[in-house]
Amino acid sequence: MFALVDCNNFYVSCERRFNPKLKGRPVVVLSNNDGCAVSRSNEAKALGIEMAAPIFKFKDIVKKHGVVCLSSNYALYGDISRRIMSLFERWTPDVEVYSIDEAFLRFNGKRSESGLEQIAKEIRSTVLQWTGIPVSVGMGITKTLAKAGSKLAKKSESGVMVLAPDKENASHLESLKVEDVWGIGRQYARWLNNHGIHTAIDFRNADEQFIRQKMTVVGHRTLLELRGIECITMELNPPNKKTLCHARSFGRLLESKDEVRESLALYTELAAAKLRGECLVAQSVCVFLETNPFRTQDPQYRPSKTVEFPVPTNITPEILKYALAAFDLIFRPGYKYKKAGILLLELVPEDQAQAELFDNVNRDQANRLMTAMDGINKKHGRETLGFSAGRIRDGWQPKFENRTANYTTSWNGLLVVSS
DNA sequence: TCTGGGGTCCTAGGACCC
DNA sequence: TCTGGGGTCCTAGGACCC
Repeated sequence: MFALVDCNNFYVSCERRFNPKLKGRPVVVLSNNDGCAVSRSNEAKALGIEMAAPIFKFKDIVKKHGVVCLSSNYALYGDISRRIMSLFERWTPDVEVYSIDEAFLRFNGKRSESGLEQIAKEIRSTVLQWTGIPVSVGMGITKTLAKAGSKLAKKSESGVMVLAPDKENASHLESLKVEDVWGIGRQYARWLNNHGIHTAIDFRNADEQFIRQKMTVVGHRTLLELRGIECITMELNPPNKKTLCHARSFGRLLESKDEVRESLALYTELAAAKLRGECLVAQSVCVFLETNPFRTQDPQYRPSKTVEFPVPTNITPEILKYALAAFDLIFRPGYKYKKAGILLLELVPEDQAQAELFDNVNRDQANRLMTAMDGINKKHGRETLGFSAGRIRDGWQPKFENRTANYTTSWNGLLVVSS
């Protein structure tokens, strides 16, 4: 039996945990650069603010109803997430952290429906009491059914939904729209609707070959999982990443080469630090720039350039050298740039990297320097010590106009309680 | 005025190998 | 006139997830 535990309106719930005045009010948390609504309280959903919608489109509603718009605070959400995830081992050792606000749990052995429901309720009440975050719990004999259960749980009074192992569950699956099935996105949902498939039960009963032809083996698996045939297994040891990306929109449109170059240098530094944090090295790097596609009156340019490293590396100055060389090749004046980014590609574990006979970089020395830098930045904040290429000017940073404090990860952010 | 960021997987088709 | 069979690797594009 699988359970899927999903935090309700996670980012908003984290903010409310530290600011009780937000309870009962419409609240949204915005994406980077204060662009889109990525988490909404139930009150904000009720006002019609859509998921991932640019918030300026709702400025009238925001004003009229006093919607609280907060910048995202990933240091806070990441820390709360870790605390929640660490609780699940109380119920089972088989835990897969699926995203910042979701985890799969697996329960072996036979249990009755009421026994399962008891566990689900216990998980819910414990997480709420110990962390202050409300969660929904869905259960089923496959991951896809557990996911379906959690969708249905959100609408239920108890916040839990068990799709019993020995039952058809047809009535439950009938009330789930096909686009709410895990693995079915907008494109497939539209196509399925056109073929008369509207609910999870329609999809479950559809012809396997017909589905496979259009939706490939992936869609076929989803169908079988809804029928209770396990095709998607638990990932108890998360596989290493294959790519790593750091990209940001700018706080304003940039035209000067120096400014775009500086942003890219900083993103490169941060990406390299992430890479070292995961004990990986990259074999190549891709640099890309973007103009603003929504400004159709402006000329558009979206170049990218990939270069191979002579030796797999995670050393910042070495990566910077190649990334900035790639940048110099693709940058063209005369455009208004909105975004820049770097992808580190073909990642492999540090200790499995292929060495190069004619390597002329002193890697021991460079690695010691990186370890020292990472240590200092870990202790005093991630931008304490860095390379000058990314830190000369300041005017291009993304907007975070209404960001709350790092209540749980920084002494300066500690909540002050006054009488 | 204002539109996020980070990932994965699958397939088809072409190049190339023996 | 008749023109094999089996395989790998790479890339672009499209779908999905949060």
